[in-house]
Amino acid sequence: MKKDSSRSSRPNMKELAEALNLDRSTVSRALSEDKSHLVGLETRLRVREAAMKLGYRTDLTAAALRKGRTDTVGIIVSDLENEIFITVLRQIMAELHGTGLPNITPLIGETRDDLSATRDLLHRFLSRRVDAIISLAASDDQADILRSAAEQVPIVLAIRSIRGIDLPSALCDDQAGGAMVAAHFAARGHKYVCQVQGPVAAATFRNRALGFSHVCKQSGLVEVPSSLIVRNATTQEGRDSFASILNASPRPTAIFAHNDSIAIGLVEDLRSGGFRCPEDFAIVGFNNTQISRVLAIPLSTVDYPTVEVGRHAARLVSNLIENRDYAWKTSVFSPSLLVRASS
Amino acid sequence: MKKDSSRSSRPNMKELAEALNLDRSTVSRALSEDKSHLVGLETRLRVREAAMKLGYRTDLTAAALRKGRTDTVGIIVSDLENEIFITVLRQIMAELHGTGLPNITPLIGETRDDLSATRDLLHRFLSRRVDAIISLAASDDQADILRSAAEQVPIVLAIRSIRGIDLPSALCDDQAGGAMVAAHFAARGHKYVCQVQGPVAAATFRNRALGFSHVCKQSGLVEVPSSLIVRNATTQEGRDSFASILNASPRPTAIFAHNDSIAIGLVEDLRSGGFRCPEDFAIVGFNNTQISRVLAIPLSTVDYPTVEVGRHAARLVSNLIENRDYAWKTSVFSPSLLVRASS
DNA sequence: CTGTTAGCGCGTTCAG
DNA sequence: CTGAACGCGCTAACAG
Repeated sequence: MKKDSSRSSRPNMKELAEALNLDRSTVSRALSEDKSHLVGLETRLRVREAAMKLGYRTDLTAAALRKGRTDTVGIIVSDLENEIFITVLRQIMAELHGTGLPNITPLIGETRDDLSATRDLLHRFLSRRVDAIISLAASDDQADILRSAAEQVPIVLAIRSIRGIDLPSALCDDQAGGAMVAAHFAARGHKYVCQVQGPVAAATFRNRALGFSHVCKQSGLVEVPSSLIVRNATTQEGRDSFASILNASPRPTAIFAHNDSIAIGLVEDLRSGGFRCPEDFAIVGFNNTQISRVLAIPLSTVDYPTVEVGRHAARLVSNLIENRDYAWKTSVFSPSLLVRASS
Repeated sequence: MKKDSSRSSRPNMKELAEALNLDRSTVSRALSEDKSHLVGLETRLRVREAAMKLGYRTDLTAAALRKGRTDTVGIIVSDLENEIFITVLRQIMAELHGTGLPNITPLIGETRDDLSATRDLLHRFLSRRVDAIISLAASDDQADILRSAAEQVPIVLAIRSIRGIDLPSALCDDQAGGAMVAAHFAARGHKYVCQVQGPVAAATFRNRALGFSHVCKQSGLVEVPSSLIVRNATTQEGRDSFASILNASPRPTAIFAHNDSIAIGLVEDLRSGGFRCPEDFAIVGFNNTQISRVLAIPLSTVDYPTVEVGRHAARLVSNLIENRDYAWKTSVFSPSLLVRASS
């Protein structure tokens, strides 16, 4: 229809070529990164200058169709409000842009740990022909759909691993993290401790619990109540869970919260109850979120290796996109304990 | 090359058509949403069943090239860690999927309020031929690049407006929000008050300051210190700014923080200094973030109309994509004051 | 209701 | 070093 107006403002490659009295192929080569050496220096400069002046922008959808490569990567997160996902996400993007794939575009989707949302997202990504997928939201129930998707496109896991399928992954040693906290409690002379666990569907929390409990047994610490699991790892549920801890007998003196949100809820609730932290209850969180650093009582926490995890995930993807082999595999990075005022 | 393996697992439309002894066009129509009525019921079902069975997924990059429509929308946010952006973002996506554009895919980019990052992002979006762009990160210095981008693709603004260019927008009445807080302080009998302002580059904060100051003058409230502006609207800077308030003379008894992060920093710092909230200092934030609700001293705050803003932005975009007219224009939605324990 | 034909805008052969 | 020709996978226009 009246496409003329937009056409005049932004030419396509054909029009650019005509304006220069050159063939489209020459223009294409002159503009490309890796094949511009096949074109005369003079014409190359002439083409690039004209492209600049006329505001030419290559149509990446057309280029993708031709190349069989979209220069997009699908990224699946479970919760966009979770700082740890965002931090890793940023690291991934920074690394992708820095290394190898400068103009790759991420397609970001949120699942909220809903299986059918995950399925839809995978379908959308496949239809959009993403070059690879990174999931920061894997859980065991997704094994089937991930397996079938992995037949069509490289898939990399980050943060959360998954049982029943072996995909290249970038992980944190959550078990070691939990262990550090228990060892810290033991060293401080605590006898009765407890942990407020996140949902077990995510491997993350299962492993933190495992590592913590293991060292407790080794060191003679007793967990009371023995099992306290919240449905969502939020501040609200952290607050709510404090009551059960108060009622436990014997009452624990140190609490390992599976993430900082839960820990903050605990601290808030115990303070409103007139208890002191760390005198009455020592508390340690997980993730080293921004807020944990600026609280009135700075929170002891386990520092998550976000940089390493993000970087490795990005490198795995870039390697898979370039070579389609699995030379690089899963890596597990160590967290570290940050002891602050709350423990 | 050895594309056979993947080809056998996922057919393209041509192969699907051959398997059915039909023409590609018929298959295309049968699979489409709006043109399947042009095809016989029997064949339509036959096609859909076969597509399902063979795992056919339409190649949206090819479809986009042909249709001149990518079914993607670029979304620009300044900071992925800011809950308000995420909340509005979710609302936008929910609304887009709910109404009209069911399988649209968002391309999300973060600028961190950096101009050249914004420019790059716009370029990438234009090259990807997004059908529209929504910016939640507009600021005055972007007027030029936004104007020129707006010539190529519909652009909608949300949360932040901008001087020097009139684009359809979905906004919050920040000025009214600031005014409510001042009125609240006046009603509570405060005499000396102050506000901790966010960066002025964003219209958001400018308007909050304006509304607050205006009502202060009307009601005889005195602002001391008269101007206190943080560089980043974070908890850390909220903490840091408390010292200047303490040193002010006369010392204010009520503080309006331009967002909840700043407010939380203030509360934390005054508590560690042995002051009480609200007895010594009343504090009101802005945004009604999750954390504001679960603090030991629940924070008074201004509730942001995220649902309305997100919904309107989505509807503007959908309308612009479908019709390319500007029948719907800017709307400004009212926030509301939530008085909790901190004031 | 279905088939035929013709591109969308690029990148990559293969010649010259 | 450059031009000519082809096709990526799909949908729209036009016939029948």
